[in-house]
Parts: sequence; structure tokens; C-alpha cells
Amino acid sequence: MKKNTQNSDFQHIGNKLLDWYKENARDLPFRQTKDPYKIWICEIVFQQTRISQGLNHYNNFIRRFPDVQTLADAEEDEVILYWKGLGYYSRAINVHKASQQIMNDYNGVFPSQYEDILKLKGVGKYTAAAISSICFEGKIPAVDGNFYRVLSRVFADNFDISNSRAFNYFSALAEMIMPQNVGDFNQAMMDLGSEICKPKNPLCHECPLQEDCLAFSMNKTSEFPVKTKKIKTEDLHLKYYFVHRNGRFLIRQRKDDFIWKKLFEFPDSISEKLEPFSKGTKTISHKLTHKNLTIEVVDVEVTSEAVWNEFVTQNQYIITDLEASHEKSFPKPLENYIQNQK
DNA sequence: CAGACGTGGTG
DNA sequence: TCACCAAGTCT
Repeated sequence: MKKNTQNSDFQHIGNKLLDWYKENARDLPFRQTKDPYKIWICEIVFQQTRISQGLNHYNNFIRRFPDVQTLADAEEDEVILYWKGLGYYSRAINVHKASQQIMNDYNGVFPSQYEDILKLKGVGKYTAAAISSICFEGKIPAVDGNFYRVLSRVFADNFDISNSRAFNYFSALAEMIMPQNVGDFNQAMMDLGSEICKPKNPLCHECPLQEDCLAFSMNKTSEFPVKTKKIKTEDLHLKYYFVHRNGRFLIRQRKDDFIWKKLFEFPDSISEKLEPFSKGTKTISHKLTHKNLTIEVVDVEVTSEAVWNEFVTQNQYIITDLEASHEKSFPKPLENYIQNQK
């Protein structure tokens, strides 16, 4: 406690940040509440996701699932549906499980202690700190990519952010500049990191920390943060069959622990009897963080009802159509393929 | 614990 | 164009 109130040469930095935040905080829907449920959902939605990309998903999610009870009572597939197009779909599965954890373990009351929040599925150290500080006056820095970037620049610190100890390292730095109001401090760091201290071409002339920033004084902001580990991508080839008849087509739910877990997809094989119905093939290229996908989709229009029925029955595929498919969550490239059928 | 997990924006 | 990155967590 005391280290936050005295003996810190750097705490003025945190206070400057707070002053800046009072004038420059972004007006976002989750900024007007301390409801831990809403803050939690917001923190999960915006993991590795820009505000502009996730804002509609956040609003739609809160409208449909306004509280823990509603979310816990929902079907998993509907929760995943509300994550459609957002990516990192395990987040949807995890918030659903966590809502049931809250119902079972905390009688539906969102836990207020950092250690309890941390036990929730899908909630790690960053998110637990954010919820704790914003909703319950916890005094823990919510160290994320913005903290890495801002702190490494302010202190011209070349600690490698790909190192697994980076979280602890930058947490200690954060505590040196952290003021009493940690909730606003954490949110101020996020706003500064995304609006001013951007990865490329930071707006240093607008930055409240400019005169404290060592990287700026050395004209070396582009050299921080240091990140040695490069992402390596591999090529992957997928093949699907768009098996359809009279406007209806076949899908199934992915069950494995590969990409797009629990999302829906097309059959990836057909029987010999269907092969004569194959028409054209379309090739889609789709990039993931770690994979360059090439997806081949074969259009199979089944003009024989007997063959269609046999294939559906033997493989237990789900029959859907353009309209009903809106109620299912598909990977983006398959969603695009379906929309192009119109 | 290093690698996997999505999508869209950016320079 | 394409590598990098954006409010991380899980295994």
C-alpha cells in the first residue's frame, strides 16, 4: 500500500495519465457502468480485438444476455451464435461456462475478490485485474499489450515482451507509476495505448507523458517494445462439399479441438454415389494468425432425392437453408460462401 | 510453457 | 502485397 503513496519517483507519471484521462476518455458503452457482468463481457470481447471490430458484438450480446442468469440459462450454441464473426470462439464457450460457475459457486452474485474472479473460465490475470480494479476498487494493474508498449517506451526498457516473464516484469513497472485510482489508471493506459501510444506512428506530440518518455527523448519510439519471437505460419489445405438440393444444404458441427471448435461446417467427404452430382469447385484463401488456409469447396447439387436422403441419413448431417443458416455460427470463409449463394 | 486460437485493420 | 498487430487465455 505504502509504495503507492510515497517513495515513488515515478508516480507523477500515473497522475498525469489520470489527468489526461479525465479530459480524453473515450465515450464507450461500458464506461458508464460498474456492473461487473458488463465489464467482464466487455473485457472478454475486446481481448485481441479492436473496439471498432467488437462494439456491435458487445452491444448485441448484452442486449440478448443482460445478466449472469440469462447467460447461464442460454444454450451454448446461441452464445456461440452471438460470437459469430468475432473470432477466438473459445471465449464464447468460456463465458457461458463461467456464468454457470457464478450461478453455482457464488449464488449468481459476481465474485468481488481477485482470486475468485481469476477462477472463472476464460478469465486470466489481465481480465481479473481489470474487473477487480474497475468494479471493486482492486489495486492491481491490468497489464496488457498497451502496458507493454507504453511502459517499454516511457522507460526505454528493452525487456523482451515475448518472454513469458514479461507479465510479471511489466506489472512491477506499472506499480511504480500506479496512482490510487487503479480502475481509471488501467483504463487510461488502454486509451493512451490505442489512441496515442500506438504501435506504429505514435502521436507523441499529443502525449501527456512526452516529457517523461525516454524513448521519445532518444527519438527511438519505434524500437519499443522489443519482441523477438516471430509468428510462423504454415499452409493448410481444407476441402469441403457444398451438398445441396432445392435450396437446402448440409452442415455439421465441429467437435474436435482444432480451429473453429463447435462452429458449423460443410461435409468434408462425400459418397461415391454423390460424385456424379459434382459441378464446379471454388477455391478460397483465408489467413489466420498461424495458418494460411486454402479452402476448396466443391458444389454438389443432388438431383436425386433417394441419393440425398441416403447420404443425409447415413452421415447424420443437419439440413439447413439460407434463411435458417443465420441461426448457426460458421467460420468466416464458410459464412461468406453461404452468403454468396444468394 | 511455447504454441494454438480468428478476424480485420494498417503501413 | 503481406507481416505485424489488437483490452489474452488455455493447454
